[in-house]
Amino acid sequence: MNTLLSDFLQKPAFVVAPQLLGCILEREINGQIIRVRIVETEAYDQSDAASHSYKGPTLRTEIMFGEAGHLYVYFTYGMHYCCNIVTGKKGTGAAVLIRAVEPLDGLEYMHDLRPVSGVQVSNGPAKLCQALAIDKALNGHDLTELPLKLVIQKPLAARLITQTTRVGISQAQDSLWRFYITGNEYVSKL
DNA sequence: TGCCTGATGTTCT
DNA sequence: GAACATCAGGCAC
Repeated sequence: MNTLLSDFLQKPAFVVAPQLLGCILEREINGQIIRVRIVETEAYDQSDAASHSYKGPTLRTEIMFGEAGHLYVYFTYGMHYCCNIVTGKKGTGAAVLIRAVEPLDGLEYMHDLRPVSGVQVSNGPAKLCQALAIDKALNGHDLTELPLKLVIQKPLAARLITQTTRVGISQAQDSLWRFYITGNEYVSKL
């Protein structure tokens, strides 16, 4: 594990989540590189009734309790994948859900995987997984290496970040743990 | 434009 | 057997 990335991610999820805004994800598929910028995140940890890790580690969630900097991919609603970046110290069960990304390079490959127009290609957690071909095969993947690599960028100014309650969940709805880049068109409107 | 619902698989109780 | 961190399409307004 890259020390810089490890240091960056070994903080609580609600600290890492806003700092991941603006960071780059590089996805390699069949030798082609797709680059996207993270524009919306949500923090989850074990104290959080909405988190998969709330009830302690299980076969499915053990990745969340592992080392920071790995990818936790889960399948939901019978047809969708969502991806999280594991954060915090080992055993804390914390992760940051990637809710939306903005394409930078390789948009044509994303369209091959998800043939829709405009921001629809990646303005939702399950959408971006489809557009980047992220599925269970990448569960537990180390984000310092291709085919999926996290590239840290300088933190954005606080004034560019909006902090709100989370969406699409039924528990702990009043925690202000959702973060997005103010005004970015790829942020999900839900 | 906005609400409602069906499609689906994995996990946990 | 029910819940689920969703999405897209259909329908009413």
